[in-house]
Formats: sequence, C-alpha cells, structure tokens
Amino acid sequence: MKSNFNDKQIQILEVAETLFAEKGFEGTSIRNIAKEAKINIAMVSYYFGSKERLLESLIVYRTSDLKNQLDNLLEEDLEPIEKINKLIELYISRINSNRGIYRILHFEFTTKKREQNLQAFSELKKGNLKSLESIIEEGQRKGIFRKDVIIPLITPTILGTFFHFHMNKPFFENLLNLKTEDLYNNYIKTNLTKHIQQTIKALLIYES
Amino acid sequence: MKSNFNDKQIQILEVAETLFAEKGFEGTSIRNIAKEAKINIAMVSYYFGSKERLLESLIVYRTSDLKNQLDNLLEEDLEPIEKINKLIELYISRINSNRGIYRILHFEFTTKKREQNLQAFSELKKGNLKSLESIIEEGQRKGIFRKDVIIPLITPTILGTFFHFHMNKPFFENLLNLKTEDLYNNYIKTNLTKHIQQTIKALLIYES
DNA sequence: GTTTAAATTAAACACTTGTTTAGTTTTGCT
DNA sequence: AGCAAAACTAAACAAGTGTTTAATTTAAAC
Repeated sequence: MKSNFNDKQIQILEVAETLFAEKGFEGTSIRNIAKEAKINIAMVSYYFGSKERLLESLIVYRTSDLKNQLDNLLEEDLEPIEKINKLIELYISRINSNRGIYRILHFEFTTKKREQNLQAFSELKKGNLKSLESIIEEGQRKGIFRKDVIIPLITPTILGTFFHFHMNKPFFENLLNLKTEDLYNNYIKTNLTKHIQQTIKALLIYES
Repeated sequence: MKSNFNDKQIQILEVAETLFAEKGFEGTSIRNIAKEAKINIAMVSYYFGSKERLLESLIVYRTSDLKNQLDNLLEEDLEPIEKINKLIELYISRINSNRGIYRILHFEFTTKKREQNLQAFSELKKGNLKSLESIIEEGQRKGIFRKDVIIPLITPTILGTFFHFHMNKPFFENLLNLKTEDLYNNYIKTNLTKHIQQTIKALLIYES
C-alpha cells in the first residue's frame, strides 16, 4: 500500500478532500472537483479510475503517518499520565489540522457498504487502541490508575468529545463567542484539549 | 410549528428517516423513498413540497418532545449526581432509539447551508444546556461538584462518546464480540452508559 | 527531428436526479 | 345520484450524474 502520488494527483486529492468534507461524497460531483482543481473532468477517471477509488486514494494519502507518531510517543520516558496527556494533545491537534479527512472517514465509512476499505481503517484503529492500552496498563501496574475502566471506551470519549464539539461548530462559535477562525482553533488547542485531559485524568485516577 | 401529519405523511417520514440515516440525504433519491414506501414519486412533492422540506418536516416530527422529558427530570427530588446519571441515561436511551434522526441531524445540519432550520435546532440545544447547567450549579452550591469544569463541554463528552461509539459500530461489534443487534444494544444500555456516567462523575467530583 | 508514450481535451454516452403536468381514481358530502 | 375536493398516477421535463471515447497536445527518448 504505497502512496506514490504525483503532483497532479495530490492537487486533485486535496481539492477532493475539501469538497468531500464540505458537501459530502455524494454531494460532490466530479465536475465540482474538476472545476475547483482546474482540470478536465476526465482526469479523475484517468488518474484514479473512478470517483470511488479517488476516495480510497484519499484515505491512503492521509492516514499513513499517524501510527509512527504514536509509536514515538510510546518510547518517550514519561509518567503514564503525562503520556496520556500527550496522546490526547497529539490526537486533537492531528485531527484538528486534518479535519477534512476525518470528517469524511466518519461520514462516509460508517453506514455504507464500503467495507473493503474499512478493513485498512480498522487495522489503524486497532493499532491505536493497542498503544493506548499499553500506556494505561503501565499506569495500572504502577498503582496510579484504577483498574475498572473499560479501555476501548476511552477513545470514543477523547475523539467523540472533539468531534461533537466540531460538528456543532456554529453553535459553539455563537455560544462561546469565537468570532474568528483563530479564536475557534485556539479554543480547541487550549480549553477543549484541557477539558478532555482533565476528564480522562479524573476517570483514570478517581476512586469512588 | 405544529406537527399535524397524516398517516400517509408519517409513513413517508419514517421511510425517509431510515434511508437518510443509512445513505445520507444526498445519497437517497425520492425514487428510493417512493419505492420503499410503496407510493408514487410525485407524492413527496405533493405532501411536503420538496425533498428539502421533507427533511425539515422530519426534524420537526422527531425533536418535539425531548424538551418535556428533560423538564420533568429537573423537577424530580434527587441529589445532583443522581440527576446527572438520569440525564445521561435519558440522553443515551433517547438518542439510541432514534438513531436515525440524530445521525441525520449531525450529518446534514453541520457544514451545509441549511442554516434557517439550524435555528430551531440551536434553540433546542441551548435549552438542553440550560437544564444541565442548573443541575451542575446546584451540585456546586452544595459543595459536591468542583467549580472549574467547563459546563458547555460536558454535553460533547456525553453525546460525543456515544456517537463516536455508534459511528464505529462495525469496529466495536468486532472488537467486543457483539454479534447480534440485541447484544449491541444491551452493551450501550449497560456498559457504555455506565462508562459515560463514571466519566462525568469523576470529572465533576475528582479533586486533584 | 522523428517516434513513442503520457497527458490532456471536448464531446458524447447512458443513466439518474428533483419536480411538474395533465390526467384519472377515490373519497366525502348533500 | 351528482358533484367537488382530495388523493393518486404515469409520463415527461430539464438538468446533472459518472464514465468512456476518440482526437489532440505535450514530453521524453533515441
């Protein structure tokens, strides 16, 4: 699964990413993409084969290096809770700067039949879960973390909080007075990230 | 904004709900709906005016009574933490039995231009937030809850956890061995709900 | 400079889309 | 029974869909 895309293909992929994220896969036509990318409509079929396979290529293009970043984090010499905090920060900043593709992943790869591609995506998620698991088990061995948490449900809490916030962007922009894109992004980087870290820390350490 | 739909309209609305949730708004054609509902394709325009206004009607049809249930909860004579637990349970079970419409709400009403309808949806969310706020402030006055939590970010954690879990349904079915629909629903009702309650409780009560 | 392959194009393909029209059938009322 | 409104239908509409074709331009290799 190599990602040898030439400049033209990358140009198309990035336009497609923006439009898919904005209007959904079905809501975006090849003519939309071609116009925005200033190419002929036949070029999409020429380079990718079909609209469907353009989407597949887009996933490959975007999800290839997250795993490496996670592995590096695991190697660092940090306390478990610090690793968790860093992992949360990594997740949020990563996803926040690749909003498009993650929105697409969650919109287009859930209900529909695209289950072949789902396989690769599923492997990625399993790997990420394993990394999280190893950090938490380390904390449990050290007696810092409680042992009755359901580890696979922690990722939904981390990512779900971010997604739900972001999917209701207009609502929170209004509610929290985040008038500019900068203010919005800054709120995510500081307050939202801190809220998630605080939440997961409380969950892992709190003793009833 | 009354909801006087006749039997035929309701029949159409429920088919539309299923299909929109399955394949998205753009991914569903009026002919799909007509075939499934065993009606003529002209009936959608006849009863609702357009496909767009069919979606609007669907929102109205589904989101009308959640607010009442929340208000009743507020009146009950319970400790704040019990109210929070009940609120979480209400949210999850409500949304879980109306998966279709909530998925649609989050898919179709975020990026796109449908901002007129978004208004009513936004009012609903503001009302829900007010309810949550009043419970937490009560707990803070009683000295049970910590005071440095960002209340508007608690809803994203509650709902986001559920949504992220549910949007990755195939992944978690496989990971947690939830082979049947019953097992899956039961897991949500017990383990997932408990995880969210545990998380929010820890967040509200934990003192670093 | 000629040749060969790659890149790009406009046009056409067959098909699906949401909506409207002009009828027909059914229903409810006196 | 007669009539008017409502319910329903098949057909057509113009516009948009993804993809393919055949021709042309550009680039690279010799």
